[in-house]
This record gives sequence, C-alpha cells and structure tokens, in this order.
Amino acid sequence: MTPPRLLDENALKEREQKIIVVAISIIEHFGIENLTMDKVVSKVPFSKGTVYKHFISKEDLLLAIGNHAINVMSELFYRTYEYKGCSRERMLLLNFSYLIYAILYPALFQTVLCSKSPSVVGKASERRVNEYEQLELKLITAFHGIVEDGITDNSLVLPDHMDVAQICFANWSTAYGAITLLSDEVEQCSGRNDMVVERELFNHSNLLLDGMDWKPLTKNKKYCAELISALEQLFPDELALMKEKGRELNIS
Amino acid sequence: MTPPRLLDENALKEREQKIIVVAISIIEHFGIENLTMDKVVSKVPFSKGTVYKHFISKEDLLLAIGNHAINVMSELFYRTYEYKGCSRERMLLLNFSYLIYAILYPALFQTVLCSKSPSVVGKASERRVNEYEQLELKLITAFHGIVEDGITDNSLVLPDHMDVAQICFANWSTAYGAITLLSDEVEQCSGRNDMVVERELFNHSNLLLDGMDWKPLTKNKKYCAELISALEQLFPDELALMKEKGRELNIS
DNA sequence: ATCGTCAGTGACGTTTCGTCACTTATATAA
DNA sequence: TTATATAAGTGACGAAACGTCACTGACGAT
Repeated sequence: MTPPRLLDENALKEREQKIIVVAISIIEHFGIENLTMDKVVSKVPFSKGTVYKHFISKEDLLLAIGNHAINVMSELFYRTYEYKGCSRERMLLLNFSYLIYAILYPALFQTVLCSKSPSVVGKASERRVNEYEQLELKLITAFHGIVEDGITDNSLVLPDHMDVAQICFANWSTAYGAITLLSDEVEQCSGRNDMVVERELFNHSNLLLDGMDWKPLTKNKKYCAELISALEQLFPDELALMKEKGRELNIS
Repeated sequence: MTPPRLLDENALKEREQKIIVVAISIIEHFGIENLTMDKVVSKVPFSKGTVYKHFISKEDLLLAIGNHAINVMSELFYRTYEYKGCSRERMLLLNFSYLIYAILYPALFQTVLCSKSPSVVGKASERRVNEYEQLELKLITAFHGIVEDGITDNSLVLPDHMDVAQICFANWSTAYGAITLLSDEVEQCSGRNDMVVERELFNHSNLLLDGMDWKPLTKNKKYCAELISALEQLFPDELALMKEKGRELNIS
C-alpha cells in the first residue's frame, strides 16, 4: 500500500488548456458541427483515454470552450466597466464590447450559443456547469455596477416595478437579440436585408435606454462620435485586429 | 419505353407530414438531441430509403419541422395583426403571441432555434431553405403592417435614421432576446433569478416602444389589464391549453 | 527485487448516418 | 394476356463517431 505518483495540478490545467486550444482551432477550420473527439485526439499529443480523463464527453469539452470564451469576454466587459465616462455611455459601451467579442471571435461566440442548449449542458460534468454559473455571475457584475452608478449619479431612476437586475437583463437581452439574429449570415431573409449589426445595436440600445429615461437622452442628439472615440480608447488592439480582418464598425 | 407514372403529389405531401409529426413526437418525448433517423424510421410505416427520399438528411428533416413551426406561428401572428386595437397595443400583442407559441410548443420553438444554425442549414436541401425564407417573409408581414398602421394613425413617427424594416426588427429582436434567454430553464444563473418571462417581455417591449415614442406611452400608465383582456379575446383556446399545462401568464 | 497504484493507451463495441444494389409494383404496348 | 420499362420501396451495409475498458508501463515504497 504505497501512494505512488500523484498528478501535478498545474500540468493538468495546462494540458486541459492545450486540448481546448486545439478544439477551438478545429472549430475555426471545420465549423462547430465538424468538431469530433477523434479529430481532437489526433491533433493532440495524448491518447483518447487521456482526453476523456479531462472531459467526460464531447459536450463537456464544448462547455469548457464556452467557459473559456466567457473569460475572454469578461476581460472586455471589465475594461468597459472601468471606463471614465457617464453611466449611460458606459452601458452602451458594454453592449458594444459584446459585439466586438462576437465579431472578433466568431468560433467562440457560436460555441457559447451552442453550449447553452440543454443537449450540451445535460451531458457536461457538474463541475463544468458550476464553473459556467460562476463565470456568468462575474459577467453580470459589470452590468450591475454600471446600473448602480447610474442610479447614484441620478441619471437613472428605476422605472416602476423594475429592479436593478431587471434593468441589467433588459440591456443584456437587447444586445443578445440584435447580435445573435444579425450574426448568422445564413439568414438573408428579406426582413433583415441591409441590416448592419452595429447600427442596429446602436439603435436598439438607445431606444431602450431612452425608454428607461436614462440621461442624457439621445432623442434629439445621437452621440455617435463620442461612442467611436470611446471605443478607440477602450479597444485599440481589438479594433486594429478587426481592421486587419477587413471589418470596421460603421455606425451612423 | 413507357412512363408508368405512379407518383401522387398529394399522397407525397401527406406522407411527408406524417413523418414530420412522428419526428416532433420523438423530440417531445426524448429531446431534440435524441432525435435519430433510425427512431423515426422505426415509428413510421415506411423504410429508411423512403424517408430519405423526402428528407435528404436529418438536418433537412429538422428544417422541415422548423418550417412547420413557422406556419403554426404565422397563424397566431396573423390573428394578432387583424386585432382591432391601437397600433402600439397590437405590436405588443405580436410579441406576446410569440411568447404564447414558445410556451405552448416548446419542442417546435427549440427546433426553430436549432434549425437556424449553419450546421443545419448547410446540410438541408435548397428547396427547404427557400421555403424557410418564404415563410419568414410572411411572418415579417405582420410586423410591417402594424408599423405602417402606426405611422398612418400618427401614433408613431419614425425615429431619425430608422426605416420601417428597422423598427420591425427592433421589436422582433427584443422579443427574441427576452424569450430565448428566459426559455432555457437550464440557465438558473443568478443574474436571471426570479425573472418571469412574460413580465420581462412586457417591460422590454414597453421600454422600447416608449423609446420610439410610440403613443400612447406607458411611462405613467401601464396597460396590463388591457393586454390581458386582449390576449383573452385573441387566444382563448391557447390560454386554456396553457392553463391545462399549469402555466398561466402572470404580468404585473 | 518485488509489489501496489495510478497515468496513459488505443482497439473495440455500439450507435447512427446515409447509400445502393436489389426487389416489388404499375401502366402501357404488343 | 403477357412482356417490359420505369418508378417506388427496401433494408443490409460501410463509414464515422462516441465513449469504454482491459492492458501496459512508470514510479515510489518496502
């Protein structure tokens, strides 16, 4: 009875990351529908058994990628949260940081969408699902903080029968709807022709914020230039990357 | 050289519907992730080859179910469109008809969400994709009509730099975001605790419509009672069905 | 040197997809 | 009526993917 070699916590984490990175590159190359464990195993210096020691199923791996994506997103959100500007502008910027993430990391964006389906969550490990919940909690923090700042500086008064969480969710869900529906280029349906996601996100967000009476209202003046300048300050590298890909934000 | 024509157009359509109905029942029983062609074939009085004569792939079948779902939804939308009421109320009702559909037919709702993913559309037949686009066009018609009625009766003035299609899309996308995010019960994340989808849909829609300045504003008066009464008039059978399932709309 | 334990392996059983060589049915021509 | 050309229908089969498990090997303790 001798306890022989225990595994190294750090090495494990590292190997897990390696597998995740490989999986992401497969998704980028072949599309998420063509991600297979066999492909992952063949592109990784470990055997199938080892891979399955980290991820109990393909879905568990997908959720792990989703969690990785949320971490990437978190960083953008937090940067926005710290921006020195009026609270309403920061809320708008939060929505745009979500957009930048969606454009810059389409594979991650799509994986997060997929990994929320019950078919994925149902087959993932409990540990991974818990991690996911923690991460989303962290994301929401940025929203909460900005809403509370708005209340504090008197630019926002909570509408009747709505609390801070509901205001947060309204903003999040609005951005989610616009970006999700406009990001799958598949849908070239006529109702959506000539829609530019950044412009619609700008419109929807401002209509919502105006509806909340969050000052300053944009009813008469649109703050396009201010938004652009803030984005350039907050996300210089990201905007440069987008430019490289031939994608520039075109609000107006 | 004699063409022995055996193929009956009508019988084909009928058989296709039969297969679709069986597939839907499998989704209802086992979840969409467990829908397999083998299960479908075993529950249908035709062989695999025949089923594959109708649907070139599993994804093609999924999209066909999605199209079926849109037809179901269309009927609810059209009923709303015809409602005699002020234009703003009708737009709100449109969003609620989408919610009723999502609650009443969760399997269909989920299938539509799935069938929009590139992995599905990519493997479906062109014919089916075209059909889908036609159907969505039909859906959008209801939105367009109501927006135009709003402009005609002067309750709505198009905001700066927005056209009718954009207004339609803003409404659709708002409802989509709220319903989609709140319908997957999987997500019991803390940011979303105690959210009741009908209440949030009500809030988001009204904030957006207020932001558009679509009269009458709900800033001071919420028209809950009016909404309920309109819903009862428009969807008596659907609300009864929901009640049977133990699900009642709880706006307040 | 021996042994006990655990990380790592990859061949294999299972499931599912979609095809194709073959059978059956039908309508016209002879 | 019989022959036959073509469409409709069948289900066994190959390929691909998932996830497992019996085995190997490495390493530390005795």
